[in-house]
Amino acid sequence: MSDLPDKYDPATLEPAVTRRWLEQKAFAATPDARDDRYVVMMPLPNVTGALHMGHAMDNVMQDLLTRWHRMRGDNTLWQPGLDHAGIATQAVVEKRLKELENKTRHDVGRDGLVQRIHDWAAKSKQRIVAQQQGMGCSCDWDRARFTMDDVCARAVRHTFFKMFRDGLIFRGNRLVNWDCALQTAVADDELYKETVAGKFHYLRYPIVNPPAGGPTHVAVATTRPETMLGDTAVAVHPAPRAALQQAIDAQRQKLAAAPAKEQAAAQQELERLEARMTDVVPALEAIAKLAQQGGKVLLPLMEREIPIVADDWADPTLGTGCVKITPAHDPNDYAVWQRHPEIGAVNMLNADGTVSRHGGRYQGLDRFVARQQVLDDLKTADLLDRIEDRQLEVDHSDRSKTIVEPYLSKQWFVQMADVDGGVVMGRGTAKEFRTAGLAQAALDATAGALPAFADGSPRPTVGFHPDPERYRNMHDRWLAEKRDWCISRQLWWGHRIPVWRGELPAERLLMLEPMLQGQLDRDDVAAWILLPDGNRLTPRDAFAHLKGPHAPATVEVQLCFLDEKADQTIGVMLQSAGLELDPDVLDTWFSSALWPHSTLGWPNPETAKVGAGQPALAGGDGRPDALSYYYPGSCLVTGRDIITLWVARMVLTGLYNLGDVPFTDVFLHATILDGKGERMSKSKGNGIDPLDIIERYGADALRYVVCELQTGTQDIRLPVQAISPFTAAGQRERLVDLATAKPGPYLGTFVDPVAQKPMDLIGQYGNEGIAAAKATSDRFAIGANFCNKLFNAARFAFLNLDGTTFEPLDPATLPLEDRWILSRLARAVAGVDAQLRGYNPSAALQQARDFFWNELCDWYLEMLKPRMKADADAASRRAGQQVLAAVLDQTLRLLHPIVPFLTETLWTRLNELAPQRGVRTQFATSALLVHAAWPAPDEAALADDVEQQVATMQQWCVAIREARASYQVAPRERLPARFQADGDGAEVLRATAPLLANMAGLADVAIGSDQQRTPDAATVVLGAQKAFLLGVVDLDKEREKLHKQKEQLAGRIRGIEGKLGNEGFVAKAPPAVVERERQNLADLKAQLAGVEQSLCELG
RNA sequence: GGGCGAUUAGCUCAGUUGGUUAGAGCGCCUCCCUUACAAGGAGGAUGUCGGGGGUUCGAGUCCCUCAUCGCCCA
Repeated sequence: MSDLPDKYDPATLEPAVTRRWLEQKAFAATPDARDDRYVVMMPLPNVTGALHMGHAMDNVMQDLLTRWHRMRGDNTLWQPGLDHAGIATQAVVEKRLKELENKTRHDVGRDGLVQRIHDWAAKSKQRIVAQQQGMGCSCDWDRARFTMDDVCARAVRHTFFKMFRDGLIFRGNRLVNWDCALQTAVADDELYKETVAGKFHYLRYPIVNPPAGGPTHVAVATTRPETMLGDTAVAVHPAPRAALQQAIDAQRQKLAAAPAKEQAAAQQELERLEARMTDVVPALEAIAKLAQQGGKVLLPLMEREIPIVADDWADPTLGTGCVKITPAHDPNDYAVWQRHPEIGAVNMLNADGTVSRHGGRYQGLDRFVARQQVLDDLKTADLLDRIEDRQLEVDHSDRSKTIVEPYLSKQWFVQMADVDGGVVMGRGTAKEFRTAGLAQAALDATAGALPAFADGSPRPTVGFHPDPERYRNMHDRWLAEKRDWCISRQLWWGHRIPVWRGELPAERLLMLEPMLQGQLDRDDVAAWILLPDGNRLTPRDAFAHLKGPHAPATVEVQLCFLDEKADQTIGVMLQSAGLELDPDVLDTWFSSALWPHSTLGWPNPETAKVGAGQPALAGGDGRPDALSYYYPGSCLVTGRDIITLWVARMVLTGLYNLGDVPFTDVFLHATILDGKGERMSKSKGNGIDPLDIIERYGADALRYVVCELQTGTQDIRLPVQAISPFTAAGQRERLVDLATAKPGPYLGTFVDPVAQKPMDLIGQYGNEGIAAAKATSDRFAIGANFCNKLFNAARFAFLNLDGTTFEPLDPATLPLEDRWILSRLARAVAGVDAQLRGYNPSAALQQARDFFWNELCDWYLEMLKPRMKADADAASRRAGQQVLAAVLDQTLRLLHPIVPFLTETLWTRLNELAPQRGVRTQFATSALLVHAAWPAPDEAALADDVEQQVATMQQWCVAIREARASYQVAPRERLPARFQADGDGAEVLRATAPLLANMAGLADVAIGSDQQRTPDAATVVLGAQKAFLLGVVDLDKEREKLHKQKEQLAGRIRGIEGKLGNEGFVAKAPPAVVERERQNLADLKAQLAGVEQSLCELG
């Protein structure tokens, strides 16, 4: 016999269950003959740090779906794993290196740094897996993958090679966000904006050979004056007068439409624009004319002549009307360069943020030092007009917290736009098809526009939940831009870009031709030759071109091997030929985009090198391999923010590599916010560790509340408190609300307002001497209360289930309360299932909870108690036991995906006490609840009439309890009751009288149309019927109560009469609605008459 | 600047295609330690559905507008 303690104690119960699950490998997934399968690919957490409540939401939602489907009998795989998270992890480890050892990455070298990151990742991985297992995640842990492991690395290599060979990957000169501290490009999503106090500097550039009587200078404004060193043009609007006039007309319209309080501002703006017509436009027109004639200005300090160009980017309504153009350091200027390629671009910065050799005498100065120097020199030259203070929104790097610079650099890209001749997707597979381009393929996947399979069956599509249109729009809008995907990062941590490249003299390459000829047809080598004009040729075409009349002197060679080993074996030779392996690594998203198929062993599960103790991905013994069985998967569960970054990329790489989507459903759950309404995140330091919550409330409580929070698309505020570490021993613990607490000295620290000392909420500042504090939120008490209730209800059942047997029972022969609970159970089962299908965990939980608490506990168990007494009828007791065991069985199954630990524990005990369970037929059981079958609603148990009778009984009960409470009748006192009722009402009362007497504390129940009030009785009115509770004397109170009822009824009657008196309502509302109102009116009038009569009788 | 979304009880949130008296949990008030559960039970109070217009017989729900807040994109 298993022990069940007297009290619910998750801290001892949950670890024991975890141990059982893990020891028995309860979550293992193995390909088999089942056609129904369910595959969830975990959105792989970063190894950077620990999980917070946002991850808890993500993991619990996945586990909910996974356990539900597993119980439904699907072959279910939840694939766990971790992401190496290139920049984030390297930044953390570099920071620690600096803090703890005062070293930079260059001190320890590339291999040394990578080793340290591996060590960090291993620790991080342990912590994350402990968190996930603590939450009860039912992943197949043996299959865990890491984006840097052999299996994933091979998939990355293969994908890169294929894309490179197909010409979809190219190296280009692009403007990127440059982190000068980490010396790498950072993605847009790794930036945050901060408002800083900046300045607007107005500079003057002298015009070369100014026309007589015309302007002598072009004035421009800038916030970053040092970038002028890289100016390659100044721009003016081609038609400044017309453009300004257009703006003035628009402003006039705005003024006419403006509400009163905005009139003044709009008028002022109009006047400002009109003034520019005379103050600014003449000069701009002269400059625009110069631009047409090929005019130039002399770039000060650099003494370089640069052209004046006409371009719309220069806005005559703003500033000086002219702008300096620095293509290498500003995105808008970059765009101008694309429209005027002749102006060129000058990169005036080095990777570390100092001025480059293109910055003349400023070379080597830090950009901020150079800024001041440039300003001083311009002032000396009298070319600095004025300086204005200005608040500026400046991009900062999330990783280094420094200002990022737009920076022109060579980066690798995946071409997302359409390709001439299209792209072959799933090349070499049975699902191969052709599409216009990678982005288009992903768009087609959500639109259902992918071509059918070869056998004519439709190719699966990708749909979003729970708001399909909205989320699909987000996905599609981003993809529709088809912007090239920058995949290179100047880091050491990550998958190194497997391309050998170098500049070679054309002659040298031609000399190598005989040797290379033999290699050109190999399908495991891909090469491109880049000409100085940017054209990209295959080696074959290049050789032809280089022998021709227009052969360039040098070319760039790019070479990629499919097999990683070739880098070693052929590397030395390539190096001697002048090629180098590209030092950059791939964007982390490149490897995570492959996650749904790389984990399963793509490109070849038969040869996938899995780790020790891991199940093979290969097939065997008649079993299919993991990839063919589990791909494509089922559902991706993630947050909204990742739709564009990840979902879209997984879809397109899945289509590209396998010709099929990675999943058909995307479930987007809510974002967890803190008490201030800010998104919980590691980088904000406001994330709380789920283990803190589990320690205090238990994992089931955490899961329960997280499910309850997931209602739809609404993000959730979760006010969080810190448990103050400055509570003296013996004192009651003190909670500090983090929404109002002042932030401490470091990210993730807060000041305890009582102790006035900082506390560390993320457990990272032990070295700095800051006391660690655990987080809590009383919100989770709700879950703990629920579990306590479930525990105790089960305990009550267990106290009465000893000796339970099974025999087929016809529900129709059972007592009313049994028939009622079985009918309600059938509805609850159907309801929970429907809500889960609709991706509404909160509603599913609500239905399960309402059934369990409000029906099973509040009514059925109480109604059953008399039958469980020792002196009760044996047959009735036996039937009651059987029904109770069956209902508990189904309830545990129903609640298992939400609160798996407790239900699993109770299941063991139920198996011992009542191994055979069921009503009409016996249920199949299993040793572990994880593997038990999901309940199916028992249609035959549905009994509307029974439910109706019990509902009426409950109404009586509530009304009588209300009267008892208002007369302060002692709970134990049983009141004699007379029911004045006839017809159906009397019949229902007679059928339910014993139950009612039990539940409402009545004695000597009499029912009949002739029952009369006695002078000492309180009256309870229900519809047209009345109950008199004898021995309750307080006539004043009675009158007061009846008056109140009368007022209420009269009010409602007035409302309905008003409605029915409205001709429009009667004429236009649907007849059913009108009829319902008429019926209501009649009922209410009958009740009112009864109340009035009672009042009369009281005198 | 563009797009998407939100605003309902003290708090956190539900509220299906417009249709009885707008709900839940927590908190609050009264009573009860009735041997499953005080982490509980019984009963109760609490709303100008952000403001203003409109459509409709009827609006928390649809439309317009204003305010505040959030997210995404430039």
